[in-house]
Amino acid sequence: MPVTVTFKDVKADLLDQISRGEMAPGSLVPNEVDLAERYGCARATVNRAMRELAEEGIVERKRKAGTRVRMAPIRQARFAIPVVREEIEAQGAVYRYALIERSVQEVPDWLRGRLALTPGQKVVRVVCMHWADGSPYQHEERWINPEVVPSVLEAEFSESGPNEWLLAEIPFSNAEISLMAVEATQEVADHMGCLAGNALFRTERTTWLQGRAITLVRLTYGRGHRMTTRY
Amino acid sequence: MPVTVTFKDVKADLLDQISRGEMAPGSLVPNEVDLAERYGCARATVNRAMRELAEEGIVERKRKAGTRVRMAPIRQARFAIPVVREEIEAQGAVYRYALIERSVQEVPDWLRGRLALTPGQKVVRVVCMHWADGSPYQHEERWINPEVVPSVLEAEFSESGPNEWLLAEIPFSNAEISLMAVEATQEVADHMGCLAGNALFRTERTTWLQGRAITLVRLTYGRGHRMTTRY
DNA sequence: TATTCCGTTATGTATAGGCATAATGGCCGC
DNA sequence: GCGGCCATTATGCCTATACATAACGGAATA
Repeated sequence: MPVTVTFKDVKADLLDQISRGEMAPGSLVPNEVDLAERYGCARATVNRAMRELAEEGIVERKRKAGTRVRMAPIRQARFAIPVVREEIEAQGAVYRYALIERSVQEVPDWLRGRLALTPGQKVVRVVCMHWADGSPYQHEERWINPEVVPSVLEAEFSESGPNEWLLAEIPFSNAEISLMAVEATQEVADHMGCLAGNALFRTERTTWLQGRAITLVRLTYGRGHRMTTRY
Repeated sequence: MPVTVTFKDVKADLLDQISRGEMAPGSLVPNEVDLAERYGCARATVNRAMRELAEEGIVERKRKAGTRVRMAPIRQARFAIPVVREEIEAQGAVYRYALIERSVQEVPDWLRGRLALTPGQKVVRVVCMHWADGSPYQHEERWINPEVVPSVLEAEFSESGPNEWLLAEIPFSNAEISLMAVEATQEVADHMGCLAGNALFRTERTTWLQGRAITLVRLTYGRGHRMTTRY
């Protein structure tokens, strides 16, 4: 028994009770004051433990109603969204980058709706590749809104990708991410070293800065790629 | 100006400063005592605000070194992992379930490694389908370890899926989730109403209860399915 | 009977004070 | 100049107390 009971102790003990079925799903957890007394700690300590459990979706809290163990614990997974270079170098592989295309064009209709742009507005389109140890790792297709990031019109992207460039330019942003499976187009297949029609994993991300669209990017991974996490 | 400054006020103000570039990436955030004085609140209030920002990957905290704005904010996305029935009914669609196969067999070699089982051990295999408004939504292929959940040998899964059954049986568990793209096999294609070779989105989940493998499941979604989240 | 009002209760959060802990940077001895 | 030790400092956390807020349920009223 520790000298002072920390919120981690309380959290671990409650989690233990839940996971071994001593507190059944749907049942009411004792209130904070009682628990604090039982554990010999302050209410704030119990509060923090329970707040974290609630955040993780294990219990459900309502004022006055109290805290109960969730019937079906909300299962949620957190996935890290790293910069490609770091993702590759973390695997101990050598990173290589190459620009395929960079152009300034009128925003296509399908994109205009997605980014809430005005018709005829110019956007910068960048297509590039990322390799790990010489094999194709990720194909990147990106559109950037120069109204929000004017300096993009000067950026060449010949030496490093728009991802790293944007990170330095835009301190913080909101995003919507979609994960999906796509069939490789002939063009993507050529770059990725697979066949047209092969199933590839893709993430599509739209990024906003204070309500204004910055960029939409499609990151298509090599065949067999998995995105993994634990919880 | 609110009468009392809450941790949400502090958090919002700091986030605002970061997002409008007033605090550059890599720069040092004033220490808790100073900030508390500036905001006219207690140190604990600033602490909670900064702790949450750190959890969200916006800032980085180290004892003695202080708090700094992350160079590249750790971008992470949280995805909810709902039960299929709820996922479908939340869309206002009618849920339908059907069992395709249920058998007890010796654990195949590839699975044995994944679940850390002993050679020759029996596992329950279940294959089933989930429909939304009559169209194929998800194909489920699952293996369950009866050593951890003996009652699975009596479960028929003819009326409802093993997902819901397991949720009621196992209060809480750990899991490893992988997301990927696969080419539909002829069998899956037949059930999903697509062509063999079509790119399908799949999640694969291994679930553990206190270090013992419970189940491995492959959930394959209909063509064009997207998993989406915001942050 | 129906509806509004209010007390009770559990969580949510702020405050002031204090001790714990990790890490840095300078001091000291060699 | 170099290596190891220690004071300093910023975060991490706990305690005790207080007030805020949401929500349920019963009492009072129309």
